[in-house]
Amino acid sequence: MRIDRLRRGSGGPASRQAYRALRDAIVAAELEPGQRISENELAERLAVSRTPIREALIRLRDERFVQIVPQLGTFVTRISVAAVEDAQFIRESLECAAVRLAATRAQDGDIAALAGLVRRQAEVTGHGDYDRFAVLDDEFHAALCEMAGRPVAWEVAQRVKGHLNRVRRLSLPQPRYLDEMVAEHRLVLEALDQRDPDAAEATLRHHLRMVLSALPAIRAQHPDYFEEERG
Amino acid sequence: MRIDRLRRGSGGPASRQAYRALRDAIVAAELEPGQRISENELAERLAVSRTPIREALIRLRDERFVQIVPQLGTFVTRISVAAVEDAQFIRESLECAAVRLAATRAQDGDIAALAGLVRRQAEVTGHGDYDRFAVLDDEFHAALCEMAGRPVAWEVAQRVKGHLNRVRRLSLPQPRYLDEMVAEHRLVLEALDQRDPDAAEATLRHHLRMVLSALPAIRAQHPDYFEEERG
DNA sequence: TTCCGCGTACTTGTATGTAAGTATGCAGGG
DNA sequence: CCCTGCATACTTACATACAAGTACGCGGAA
Repeated sequence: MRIDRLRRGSGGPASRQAYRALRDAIVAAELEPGQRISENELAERLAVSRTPIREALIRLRDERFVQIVPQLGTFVTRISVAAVEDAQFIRESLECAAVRLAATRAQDGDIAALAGLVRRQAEVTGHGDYDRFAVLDDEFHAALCEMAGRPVAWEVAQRVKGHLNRVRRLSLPQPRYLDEMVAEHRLVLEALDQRDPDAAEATLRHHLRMVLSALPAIRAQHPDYFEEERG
Repeated sequence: MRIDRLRRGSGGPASRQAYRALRDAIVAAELEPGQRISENELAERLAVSRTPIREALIRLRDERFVQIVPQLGTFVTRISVAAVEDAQFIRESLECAAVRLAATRAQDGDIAALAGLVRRQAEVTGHGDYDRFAVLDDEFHAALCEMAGRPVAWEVAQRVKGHLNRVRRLSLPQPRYLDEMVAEHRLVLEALDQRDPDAAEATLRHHLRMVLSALPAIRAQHPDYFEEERG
């Protein structure tokens, strides 16, 4: 496990730092699905007491990244196909609603800024820089919600997106993957530029559903990371 | 304040009970917007230690019902028009997306169950039993999401609905209000019965927006409960 | 060999103590 | 009268100690 001691005094309260560290570790699958994690061990590793660890775990439980069983233990939740689809539904509903608004409210400056983002995405694509692309991708979707006047849509989407990222991290990045993403961003941008809500929603919805396409393959590859679904 | 001592051992861990008690008190405006609340005082009142109180306050902070300022105090957030509109946006986006699914997946049994709910709503309307109606109203919306196969939509909607309820509690119930609600539920039901996603979405969206109509009047009536919005 | 029972070592939940920082009120000087 | 500075009482953030309950392994009996 690559959880390391926190550098106190740098990034806010210890509980917040612990939350981020744990969330990142879970999404990156450094803490494996199903693994039992101990408050005491985490406290020791991060060089803080159990209190901020507990506060972090409470938030992670509310987001369904861990499951806390009293007097027994805390576990990293296994990936649930239902939970991933739930996350997808929430993100899709919110972002699609936002992009409709964005299409009606877009200013020319907004469109230009968005176009700039897509250009930079195309650049890093050439270098195969996945991490850098992920940042620009987030900025793109955040900008959409900002244009709609509903930044909260991105806040919520980002929260549930952890469950989608957890899947994406397990899938080996395909060479053409980033190019496809950029191309789809361009389609969304084009629809916005034409102030066409229906087209914007349709293209964005198609774009968002790309992520899920790898789900069955990943489940076949890492069956132990997945919850056994009923039915 | 009507916060009372918890009955331990009945409804799960103390932190959960404290969370519910505080959330209910805030939504019911028994804890007034802007009021400072003390961990020590709450701990004393609920007859538990500060630890479960803190855990409850953390959850409430994540839901924007309280604001915690280190070394200064914890405050009940004032009602923010922006926050209410955000909550409305989230609820509307999720439930409208769900009802579209429900319209395509509805079984005859689902429709019948929903019709039964609306009938019971019409009954309690006659007695002016607002609390009982609220329960049936929640059941109606929960059933919609259940039919859509997306119960998570209702879970999230219910979370943010607290911000809407906080407004609704301040508005004196209009005599005709409940009747209108039932009538709109009937329209949604009718659209579902005809398996018409567009009509279902449109009627539900109109229905959900009813709540917000009272917002300006309430703000004029209780200006001190509201955040001063920029702009 | 197999099964039962108990003790130990762990877990989370809760209580309490310590540290650090902010607002407030009062005293004293201008 | 007004302003400044400090002591005090409060707050949250964090650390630590205690309580209650579960899993598991070991020892003994059938």
